Amino acid sequence: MLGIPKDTLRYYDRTGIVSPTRENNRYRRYSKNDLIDLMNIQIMQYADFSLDEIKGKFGFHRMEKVDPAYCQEVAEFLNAKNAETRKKIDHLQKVSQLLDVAADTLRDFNSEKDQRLAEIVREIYQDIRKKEAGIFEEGCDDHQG
Amino acid sequence: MLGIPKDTLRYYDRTGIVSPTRENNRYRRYSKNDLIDLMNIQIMQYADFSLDEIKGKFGFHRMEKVDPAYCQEVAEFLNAKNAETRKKIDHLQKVSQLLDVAADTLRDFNSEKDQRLAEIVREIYQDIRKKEAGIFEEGCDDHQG
DNA sequence: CTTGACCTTGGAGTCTGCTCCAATGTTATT
DNA sequence: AATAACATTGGAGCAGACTCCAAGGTCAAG
Repeated sequence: MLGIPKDTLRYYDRTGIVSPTRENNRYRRYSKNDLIDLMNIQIMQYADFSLDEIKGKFGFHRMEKVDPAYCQEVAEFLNAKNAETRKKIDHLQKVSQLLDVAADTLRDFNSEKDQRLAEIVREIYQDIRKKEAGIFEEGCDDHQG
Repeated sequence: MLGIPKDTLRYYDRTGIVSPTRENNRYRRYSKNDLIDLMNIQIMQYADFSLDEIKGKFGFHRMEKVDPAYCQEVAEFLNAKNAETRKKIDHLQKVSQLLDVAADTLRDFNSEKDQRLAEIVREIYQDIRKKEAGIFEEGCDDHQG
């Protein structure tokens, strides 16, 4: 119904993310609530959540009364993800610009384009170094030619 | 120098992506060209290329004369990647919008927000179905409640 | 009652880009 | 010569989300 492969459903069951009830013969039977969970998984995967992050975060449709504190918590979780998402968008926009300029430079080379490309690359290097800095506290000798 | 861990360099050597020359004692020695290759790898990884895609695509600095046909080919490769990148940006922008509206709806619920959220989710479902359609040519019964 | 099509299970394999390990070799310092 | 601190190798392990397999259970049709 949802286009989710059988093996994936079994995998979700095994890992406890969506565990349908069983019939007498041990066959899995998916309730309407299970389907809603699965649809929520699809949406959250689309939004780049990992299965671990997804686990347990979508039980709203089972509650009679929704706990405001829990709502708040989940809202913050979503906001954190959104900040991450915007960072990714920024990153990809730089990538897109890089690819544009690089392809253009390749198509017909001139020193102006080449310099523009070099500058973008330099900026990106700074980005990369920034990310490494967190992981890798060593000073990096800068022997570039 | 570039902040690349030793084991990663050895891995690149093993997989043939950057194979430095060896000293008499079998120790690896990285030439200036090797360093340029490694920097290009960093840049291309930043641009979401896989190591497989990267392999062999950055030999320009070793050529005396650059083959225009090859340039053309690489430029097209970059353009294809760029199209992909723009699709990812589109995707993430929808995700960001979804997260915004979802968090807002959680923070203080009203039926107007809820409907806006439902509509975004519906759109996203269409996106998901589109992607599946390519892989999964079966008709999907639409038993939604 | 057999055939075929489904379902069940545990467990292994896939992919990517590392990351770590043990056993061993080389080099520099004391 | 001993020791520490590097280097070498093959091979295994990790994360995450599946994906596939074999051996067997269940069920409807003919």
